[in-house]
Amino acid sequence: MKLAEKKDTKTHILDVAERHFAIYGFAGTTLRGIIKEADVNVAAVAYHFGSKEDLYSAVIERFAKPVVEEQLSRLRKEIVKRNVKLTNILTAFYEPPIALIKSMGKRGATLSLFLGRCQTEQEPIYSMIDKHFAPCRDQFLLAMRQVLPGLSKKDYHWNFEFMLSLIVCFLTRQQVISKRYTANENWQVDDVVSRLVGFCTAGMQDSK
Amino acid sequence: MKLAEKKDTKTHILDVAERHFAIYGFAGTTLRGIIKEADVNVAAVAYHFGSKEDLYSAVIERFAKPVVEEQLSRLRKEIVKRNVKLTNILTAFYEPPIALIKSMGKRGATLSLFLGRCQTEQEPIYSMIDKHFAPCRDQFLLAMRQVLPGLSKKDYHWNFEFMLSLIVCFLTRQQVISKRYTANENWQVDDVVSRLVGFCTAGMQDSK
DNA sequence: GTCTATAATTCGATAGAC
DNA sequence: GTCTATCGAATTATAGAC
Repeated sequence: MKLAEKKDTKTHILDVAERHFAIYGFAGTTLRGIIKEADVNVAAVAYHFGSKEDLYSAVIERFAKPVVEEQLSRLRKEIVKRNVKLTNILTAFYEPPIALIKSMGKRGATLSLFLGRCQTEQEPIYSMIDKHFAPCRDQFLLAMRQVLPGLSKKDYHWNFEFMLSLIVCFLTRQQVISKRYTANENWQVDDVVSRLVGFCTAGMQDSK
Repeated sequence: MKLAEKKDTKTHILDVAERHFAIYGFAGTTLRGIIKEADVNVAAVAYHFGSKEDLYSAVIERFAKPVVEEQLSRLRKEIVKRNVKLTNILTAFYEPPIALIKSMGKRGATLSLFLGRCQTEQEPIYSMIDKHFAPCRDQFLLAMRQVLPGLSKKDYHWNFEFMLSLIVCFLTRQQVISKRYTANENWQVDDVVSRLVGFCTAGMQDSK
């Protein structure tokens, strides 16, 4: 907020809350910490969002909605093709969140941490998170079964879990790794996506 | 604690604290919650451990020490061989924590969650955790470079991060997945290790 | 070693003026 | 919509008796 001031208060609180929840988790975040940094009154949070849980819900929804919609859109375009390929399905899954995060600059880095945090939140926060991602996840799980015949049900699910863990790994470790070995934080969407898709495709198809 | 009562108070507190830190994280864990479940006095924690951070430090040390020692011992036996293989190095890394967790039954399940939690803790807890795992991690990183010639420095590190994320994924998701598709929580160490090693070996060697 | 009692903070939430 | 003021609860940590 330098010039062009006047992002409305509600959005401003949302931005600060997003970063706090990402860094400290739900339990470790305090409303006082948020309002102090956002330089708003404590009652403003209650007025615009309600409780601390309601605020978290608003944060997760703003993040998850565009990602999930883009993933499903991309998936639909793939599964109508005659020869559906694992590589394309993986790309449809990996690219939307990575591209979104890349396009958002500093806020993208915050969202990366946030997604990592989502993996270890407990009830009732976990259900709140899962509600936003589960339908999309199930669609991809279904699609993957079509391109990976011959695997047991158990194998499907473990491969799928590994696929999920890889993107979480990238998003949460990206800043550390990039900075450690390239002296800056630059990375390209295509590089990252192909790295993830490559590792995952090989792991799913060529293991044993 | 049924018969054979009298685990000493210090160990008892440690056991309960381990589970609380695993489930709720450092910030989400309260000393009151621990002492209530352990049925000890609040002053007992201060007497035996000191502060909340000191208690966490005791928990992480008890868990990490035997795992890291076994991993390094296994690694040393591998790297003196004439033909070091990636598969063997990965097995040396994956098997000790998985075998330990399997052998510990219910407490092993708790330790799995705990390791997942470690991935998202913040300072000063993160440094406390990293201090215990970093030396071992660096040894494996070094060994892997010998068996993966031709990869860039950046590729090494990303592959290594993926390798780490896979075991964290397994440990934290194991209960959910196993229960969902086998109606029980049984799993065999060899099965899991070969699954992880297979996926990771393929991802590292056959990608692109 | 174990306990009670409590100090000193900090938290989430809300009432009510403007 | 925004603010001040504050309540009630929960937290870590400690002092001191036994």
